[in-house]
Amino acid sequence: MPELPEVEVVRRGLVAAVSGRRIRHVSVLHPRPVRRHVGGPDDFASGLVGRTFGEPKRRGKFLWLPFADGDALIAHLGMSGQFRLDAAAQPRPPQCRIVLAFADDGPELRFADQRMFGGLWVSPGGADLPVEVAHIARDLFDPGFDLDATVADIRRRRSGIKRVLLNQEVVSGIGNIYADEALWRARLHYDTPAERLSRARVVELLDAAREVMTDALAAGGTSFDTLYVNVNGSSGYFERSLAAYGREDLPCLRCGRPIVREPFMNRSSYRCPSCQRRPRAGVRYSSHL
DNA sequence: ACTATATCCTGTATGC
DNA sequence: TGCATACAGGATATAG
Repeated sequence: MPELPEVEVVRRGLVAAVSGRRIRHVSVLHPRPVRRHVGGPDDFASGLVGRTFGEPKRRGKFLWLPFADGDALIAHLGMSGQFRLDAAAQPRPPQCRIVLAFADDGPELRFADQRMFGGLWVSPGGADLPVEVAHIARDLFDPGFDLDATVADIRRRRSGIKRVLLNQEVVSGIGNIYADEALWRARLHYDTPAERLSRARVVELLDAAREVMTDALAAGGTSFDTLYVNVNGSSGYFERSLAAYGREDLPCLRCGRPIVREPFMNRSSYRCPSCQRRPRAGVRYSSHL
């Protein structure tokens, strides 16, 4: 379940692993992860040969690796995508979908993806900002992130605040885990109407999201299993720092009441039933707590 | 124009 | 032991 911190860990790994390296050969072992490549698997593979990677970029949960000619390789990890750097002699796991070998005969770059919600494809002219990524809002760590505009956008949405947080066209990089953590830190129920939040309350929430993702990044990301790993194959340590997500029946770290899990958008939401009360009709949510 | 929902996918865990 | 079901949840096409 890679979200912004996990994707950023992977990006940093790729900076060290592939920047400046020239592709010698590409193998597509499963067509699904290249489904978004316009020319199909064969064109994907042949079109990459001979190109040299620049410095990998990220917006929200999207990655792209620019080439000198102005094109870019886009990568999205989806639910279970992983990049691994391995010697060619290393056995490939069954989830390995795409392999890039390099002209320097160093370790090859492998894209593994169990559930195959993720993928790789070439974006013509996408080196600066791929058109496939342009509709994604800037994330909380983007130097160009506009706090006032984002707060205003959030407050005019007619939806519950968690739905808005998960909308990558409003603010990107936040997924189910960090949405629940930010809402817990801000003491908000996921169904609180976004339009009933004061400006200051929304700023508090975004601050909480930025802080929890900063902490997670410092810990190398969150992982519950082997589905999320960095390019070296190791997992992050942030799971132990989560206050809400995955903590059903465990005591709230503020008040001790057991955390509850509730169905939400075909997934789960975790919250403290005391600190994060269900909103009542007409109540407005301002700061000064 | 905006919001909500169905869909894709596979490995693991759980219930009967 | 086996079979069925639930669950994990990114982004997006489509329905409302």
